[in-house]
Amino acid sequence: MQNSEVKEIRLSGKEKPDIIKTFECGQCFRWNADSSGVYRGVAGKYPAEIYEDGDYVVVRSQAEESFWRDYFDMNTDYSAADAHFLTVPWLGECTLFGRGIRILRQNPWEALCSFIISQCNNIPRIKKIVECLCTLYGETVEFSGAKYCTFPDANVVAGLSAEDLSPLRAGYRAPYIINAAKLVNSGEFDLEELKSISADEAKVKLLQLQGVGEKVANCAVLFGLHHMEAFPVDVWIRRALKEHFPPEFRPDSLGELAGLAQQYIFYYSRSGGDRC
DNA sequence: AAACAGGCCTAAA
DNA sequence: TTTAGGCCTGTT
Repeated sequence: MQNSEVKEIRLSGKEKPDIIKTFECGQCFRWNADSSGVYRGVAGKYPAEIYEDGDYVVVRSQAEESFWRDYFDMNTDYSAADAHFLTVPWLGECTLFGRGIRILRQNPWEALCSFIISQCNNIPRIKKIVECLCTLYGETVEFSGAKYCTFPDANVVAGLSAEDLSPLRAGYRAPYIINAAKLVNSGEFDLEELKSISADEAKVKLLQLQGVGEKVANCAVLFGLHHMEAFPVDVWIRRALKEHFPPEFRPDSLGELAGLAQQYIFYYSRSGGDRC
């Protein structure tokens, strides 16, 4: 879309996103802040500049306000879940620390692919690989004087060979990515359809993919399909559960927004909050 | 230099 | 059903 005007929308109110927490909590890999705190990235097909301005979050892009309200999950009320989390020992601290995180409604394919890449990698390298994938095979879009690249669609990635992906340095994950892309592209694997079934059922389907185990599947379910009850368990969460929760604790006891609690725990743990 | 990073796969108990 | 090693690569 050339010649589209730049729209500037503002998000505010009780559920105003905390941009830093939301973008740095580990759920997404394509938003980066410059030295003045302006985040630049791409959501779906839309590049954007996002920053906090007093009581507002300002989003500059070519997309409508409804697009961003959806992306930031503004139509889901987190307050009741937060209130409950605050009553749970230790989780309360995580909640106070992480409050303001929004679970983004990311593109399902992008989320699946990104979390396949994430396995046994640190966040900087995940970001590097994802960015390389977008630079090489996404579409270049100009916005506000800068160039951005979209995340390549499954139908593009499906046509690539392992060799094509070698510049990513993704190692053994490359064939996983291509295999997933082929299945998604063929229609054999319908990610949109997985939104309409339960989190557990969606996870079972995702586990059929090569290179997708319990953890990656749960991440794809939570961050890509927005099944908020999904509760991915990685090394950080496992340690937190062991150290701060009774042995009989079951994450699903946290209710239909358990995934939000997971993200609070993850963000708090990674920030060193439980090492003091 | 060896171990580890937001796992997963396979083979073997 | 649980466990051990290997896997691409980059960093410490």
